[in-house]
Amino acid sequence: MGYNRLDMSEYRPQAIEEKWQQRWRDSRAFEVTEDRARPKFYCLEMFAYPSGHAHVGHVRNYMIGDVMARTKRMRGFNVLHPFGWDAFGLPAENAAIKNGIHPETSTLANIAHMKGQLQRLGISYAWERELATCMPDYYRWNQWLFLRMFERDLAYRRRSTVNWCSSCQTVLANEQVVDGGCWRCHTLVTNRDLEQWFFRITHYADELLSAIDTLTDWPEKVLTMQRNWIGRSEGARIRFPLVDPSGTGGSTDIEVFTTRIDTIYGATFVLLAPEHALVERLAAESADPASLRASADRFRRQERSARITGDAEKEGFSTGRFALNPFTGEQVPIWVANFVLGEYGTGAVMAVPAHDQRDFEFATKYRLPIRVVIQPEADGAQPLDAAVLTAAYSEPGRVVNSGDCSGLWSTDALVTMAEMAERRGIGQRTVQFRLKDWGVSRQRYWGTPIPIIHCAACGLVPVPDDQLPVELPRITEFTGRGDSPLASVPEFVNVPCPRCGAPARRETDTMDTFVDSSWYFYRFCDAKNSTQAFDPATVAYWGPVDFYSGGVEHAILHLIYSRFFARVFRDLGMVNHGEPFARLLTQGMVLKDGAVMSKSKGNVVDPDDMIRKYGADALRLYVMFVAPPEKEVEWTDAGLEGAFRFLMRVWRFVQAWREAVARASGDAIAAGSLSDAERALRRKTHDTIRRVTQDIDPRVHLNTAVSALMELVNELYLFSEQHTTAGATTRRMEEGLAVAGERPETVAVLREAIEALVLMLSPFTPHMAEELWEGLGKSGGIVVEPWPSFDPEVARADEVVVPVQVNGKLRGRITVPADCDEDTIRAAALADPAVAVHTAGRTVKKVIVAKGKLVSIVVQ
RNA sequence: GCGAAAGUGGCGGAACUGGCAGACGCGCUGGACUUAGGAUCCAGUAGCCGAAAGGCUGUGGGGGUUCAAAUCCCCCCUUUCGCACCA
Repeated sequence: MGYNRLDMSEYRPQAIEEKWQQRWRDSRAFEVTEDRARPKFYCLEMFAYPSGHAHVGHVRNYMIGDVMARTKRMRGFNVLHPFGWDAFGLPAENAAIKNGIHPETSTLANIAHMKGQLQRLGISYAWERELATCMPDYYRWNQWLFLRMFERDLAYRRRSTVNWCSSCQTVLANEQVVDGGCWRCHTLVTNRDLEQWFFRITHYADELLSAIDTLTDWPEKVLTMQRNWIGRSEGARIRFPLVDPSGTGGSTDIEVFTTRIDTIYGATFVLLAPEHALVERLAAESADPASLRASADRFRRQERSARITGDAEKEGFSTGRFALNPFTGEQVPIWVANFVLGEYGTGAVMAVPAHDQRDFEFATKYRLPIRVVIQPEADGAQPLDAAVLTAAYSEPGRVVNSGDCSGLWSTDALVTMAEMAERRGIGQRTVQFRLKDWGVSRQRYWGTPIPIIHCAACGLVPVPDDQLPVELPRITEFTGRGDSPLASVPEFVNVPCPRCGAPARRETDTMDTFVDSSWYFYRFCDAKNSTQAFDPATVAYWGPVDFYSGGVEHAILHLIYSRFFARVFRDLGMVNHGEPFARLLTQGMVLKDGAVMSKSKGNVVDPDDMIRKYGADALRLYVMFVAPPEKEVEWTDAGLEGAFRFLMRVWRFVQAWREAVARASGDAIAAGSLSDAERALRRKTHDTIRRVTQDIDPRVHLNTAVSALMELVNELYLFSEQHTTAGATTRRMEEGLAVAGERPETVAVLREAIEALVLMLSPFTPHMAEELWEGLGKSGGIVVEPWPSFDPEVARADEVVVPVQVNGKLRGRITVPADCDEDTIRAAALADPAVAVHTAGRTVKKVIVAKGKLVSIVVQ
């Protein structure tokens, strides 16, 4: 066959990919140890929930990290790039309830499958450090940390109203309630009173907020979301004494939280949340307890569902009782209102209808008094009149009708009146956070057992460290009932109290899986440690994570919890930094038919299908090229074909020149005198090195890095066609043309270009790059090869083309020496015939020379 | 409602500090090579006028700053995302 030679050199990705993956595995190419002589780079992608199958959205995230890791490695960094599994969680348990397969069985099977998928992509993971959070050698450290937090009062137990998902039959953290529904199944969330374990994240609320300013390499969007979530507001707590109906002085106060104490003279009633503790007492003391209780009950139930429909009508009822406004000394009515939140502030507010829109609506509806205490002073502002007010005025202004404070500017009154309250002992300034303590109890099986024993005599007794881990018992039946499944395992529950030896009961709740994911990045540094969670010295070397990428859906949950845990570990003396992730990249999702890929929608693109068709390298290249990493993209098969075509183009070109280039001497460039075309090709090569290097790091514009490589390949084809004796690449291959006739200089510049191309391609398409590199006669593999270096001398053009504008319009282009001075450029621009046409007969008023960029001529 | 980000060819996108708008790719059109081409190579591809040279218009809309604006400022429109009675 005449086409034998072409067949021999055809690009067959599958065989190549298997070969190199095997070599990397055999040589443990991506395992690392601490090496203080080299700068470290900790590159991490958010570990995976083993749902069963990876889709191309996963692929995109892992590729971003792999390009960074591989590039950094070539640039001399000691790169830690690990991977693992967020293996506990509800779906596995739900599946068990449905089909009877034990969560451990399905989880391990899913991990095995997904691991295979990822390995077929050739990601440069240090697989030796792989971890799965469902393994006792991982979760025992969750338990260890829980106990340290318990000792420090950072983990505590209290009865509380919790978010309850009736479908998942479990408690949800506030962060897991989305639009009033369960974040996972969207079922309407209801309330339930349970004894729950909490982590005191609010202890770090101020620091978690203020340190956001130090996260300069995080997306602004994520920082804003975290700021809002923590929600700090400065204000005051003020006590309104409850007026006893019998007239005798009661000792009860209603404490309200306000950020607008400057309006307190306008507080004409007090509002309680339906959940407020006083509501039950006032009901009991009222004439008709049953009716008040029923109304409060109705509000409590309404609360959650109202959020979904958006704005529930503001409703309330009077308790028939009064409180004393401590500033005015007036008796003000106490109402219960559905829009007052029990869990924020004190669960009670002073209502100032003239200056708060919600209070205004409420007062209008129920004909409660409205009193203006702030007057606007803007130009042309009409004085407010309570009788004709149509909306609350909530801007700053002049304080009026407010005793000694009248006449103050409202923002000053904020301070003055708070001080007055403190002096009089009726309140104090406080900072209130929206962030609440993290409820970590889950009444589920597939999670970390909480290492606490309940003893009738001793109370809450921690499991001694030397008895960790408390292993999950193997249970065989999954019913999905509301109680913790662990409660049905007597040999697990019934234990002697570690302190007094009396019969006691184990805690049967398990931990929220977000506990697992809040510190796994430390475990990766020292994944096999069997005596501690990690060696602090090792984490001191690797930490913090330098580059972290994952979905924006973790902007608050995982990323706040991890920042919290970093501080807990810091205060335990185990890490020396506060922020665990120096740089964060939130990658955009990959959509198919405009929707997120999911099994139920049937629009999942399986990477294995793509690998079978085009190879892993084409898939990798495509997902990097299609758009900037942060952007959402729509999957198209045509785009993947384009990436594959490009790789074939590279492959053919390198094959065509392989032998000639492998034999070439590197001296030819230095010794010989280059033709213009050869110099231009060198320039393109070095300019491409510069662009690709910067595009990858620090810019992480991986799509433009790829396009720069495509440009270089286009240039190489043109050069081969026009400036070599062999001519067109295809013919050269088909006819098996000899290479002997080529100028040594030509081969030398081609060699430089091809080598740089293959090296720079290697983070994107590592298998093909390795294969080509080997074909070029190189040994040792690209993974140990240094990144090509850019020579600004070579990249600099001798001549540059400078566009010339006349009155802002492009009129000509001049070619001048690159080191030309301004006067010469100006003269050349004015002399250019195309420019002269537009300046003829006019006065040149101004000539601006933007060095190396453009000449701008202003004429009149 | 509040907050954030973004609007560029038929499509994905590029344009780094204000300096040639549309790189690179997809798609489309034409040509070469071919028994054939859905392979490959070459060329063209924002709109309008023009045979061409060239000219005019153009980065959601309107205004402004500047020699020069996709980029900076003001107003408006649209989309996406986040928060959503937080007192």
